[in-house]
Amino acid sequence: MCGALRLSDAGKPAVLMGWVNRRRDLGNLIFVDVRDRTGVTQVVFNKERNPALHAKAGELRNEYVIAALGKIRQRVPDTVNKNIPTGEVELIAEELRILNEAKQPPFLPGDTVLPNEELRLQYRYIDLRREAMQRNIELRHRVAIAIRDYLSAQGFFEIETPFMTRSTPEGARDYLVPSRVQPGSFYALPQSPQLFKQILMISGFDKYFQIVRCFRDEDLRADRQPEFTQIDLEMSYPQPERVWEVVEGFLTAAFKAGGHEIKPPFPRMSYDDAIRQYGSDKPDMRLPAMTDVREAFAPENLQTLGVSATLPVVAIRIPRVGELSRKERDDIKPLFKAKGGAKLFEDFKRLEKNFPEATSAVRKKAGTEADDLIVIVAGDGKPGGHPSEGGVKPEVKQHDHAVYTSAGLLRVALAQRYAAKHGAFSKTGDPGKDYRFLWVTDFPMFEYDEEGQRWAAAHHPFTSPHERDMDKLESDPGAVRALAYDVVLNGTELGSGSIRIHRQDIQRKIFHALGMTEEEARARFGFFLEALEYGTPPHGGIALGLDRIAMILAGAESLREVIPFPKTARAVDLMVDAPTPVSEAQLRELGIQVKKT
RNA sequence: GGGGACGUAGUUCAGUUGGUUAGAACGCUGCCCUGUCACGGCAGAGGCCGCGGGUUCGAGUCCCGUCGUCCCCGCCA
Repeated sequence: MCGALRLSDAGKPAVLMGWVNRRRDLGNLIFVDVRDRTGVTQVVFNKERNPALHAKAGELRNEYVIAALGKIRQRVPDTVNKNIPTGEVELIAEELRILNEAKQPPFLPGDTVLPNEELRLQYRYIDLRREAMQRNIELRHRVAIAIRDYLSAQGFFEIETPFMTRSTPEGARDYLVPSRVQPGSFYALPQSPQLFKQILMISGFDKYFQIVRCFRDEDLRADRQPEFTQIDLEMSYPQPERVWEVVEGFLTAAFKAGGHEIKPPFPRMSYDDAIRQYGSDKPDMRLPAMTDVREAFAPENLQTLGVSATLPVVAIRIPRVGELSRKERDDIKPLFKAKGGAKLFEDFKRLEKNFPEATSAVRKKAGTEADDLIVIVAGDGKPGGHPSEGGVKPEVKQHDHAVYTSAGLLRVALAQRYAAKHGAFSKTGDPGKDYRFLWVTDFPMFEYDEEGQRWAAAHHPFTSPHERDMDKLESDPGAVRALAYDVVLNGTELGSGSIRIHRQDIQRKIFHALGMTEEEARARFGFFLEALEYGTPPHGGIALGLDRIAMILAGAESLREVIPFPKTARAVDLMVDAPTPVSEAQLRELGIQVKKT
């Protein structure tokens, strides 16, 4: 292989097959770098040695596929290339075969500047030849293998589940597949193998996993593709801690495959604490937590500032930002997206001038350093700014929640803006600092859907509530906590799971709390409710995004860098040009008519 | 569905207040060159300025629309 040759190979005959990466024609001497998956090696053609061969080498162009036969030779000392691993040797060509010519490609794998992404996606086969992409795809392979090996060694079976399955209109939109045999009926591509893996528990396969494609017809983001790969697993009779242990195990193996030694167990934090301290259910632990500093202010202070005396007053601290100009402070304002009645105070200096005692108490409480950026987010104190909470008393109340999450979003936005100053996002080489994992636990069971005026499942409707909250299912759904957990890395949700409901009567209650009638539940999940009645063991599991793990390990900003054939923001594959209209005949066969607009 | 950025040579980009023949670098083609490695030198080819309309004596530049790519909000149990 092109990248494998070393000094110890000197004197050996060799055949190099690969692409012409670069050609340097010095006249009577031609150098050709031959590239394959493993790297590049220089091949030398000398007119003096072999005029016919040298002439043939003159015909070579970029991206021709060739076989070069010859002998490996140690380079003389002052011609060694220290920049590449094979730089101490070269192949002295004795024979050259042009296996295939190449049109001039729109860009070259060896180019130093990348073309725009549209072109990269259209000519993905050329883009994938680039060393960085080869490395990312290899990394992804190694990570997947490490996870398979680990789970298999732990007694998990990898079991396939159908891609053509039943549409369940909870959650994301389904991709539909029309049935030819039953016109007017559709399969759905799975958003996840959720029900199948629970059925597998009912079937006695007490440890299941699958590295499996999932499909969701929702709008895309840099970290969201319509088809993506999950590491899906489920086990019978687990405590949440047992699931976490398994995940920590395979993530350790995966990160080792990516060259990083991480150390489980990961810290754990309840959802409520995450909201209070970070204003997010996926806290980035690389930066300091927020602090509620309401107590630092006297009630009169709060009133003067027009701030609610009952809602939290949150201090956000970003280290090492230093002094900000008036303009820089103004630039902060648009980063703040107020939810509910949240208010921003971005000029801490002014607060210090007007409220010296309160602000010094804030500094003390938040543990600030001199060059920290401090901003305050508080609840609007206008009368009627926030209606009463009524009888509903979740642990973090709705309007508190709005202040915390507004602050949390600002914290992340500020951290991104001043990343160069605080340096918390730059890699140190210490996996304990670079990769801050976290378990977020005890999620709320339900979220109130303002639009639909009803309670909706926060995770999914098969999640088990906490035993202690069972009696609140009807009376106070907002206060019910679920046995649901997320694994979070550096502010990114890597995976989400739960202990499931294994009793049909409780499952029924949940559907009821979600406002689903008995008939609706039967119509949608009848097969599953029935299965629950035939001796279902307690079970639980989790699913993690393989693409996101690969992305983080590759240090990439987009999933597209670790997916060989990704789709654009409009869910289009630019290489194959999909989706496309289909013929009338195909539609007719499926009993489908397309409405012209 | 909404907001923002971008679209000029094969590629990456520049293009002033609207004004003569739209430039650079890399790549490409030809010639020269025996130790280069992002080789070097000389010469050359290459443009529907995304597309459509408008304003103007005159549009790459201004206006409207449209298409495409990217980022964000909504959405993603």
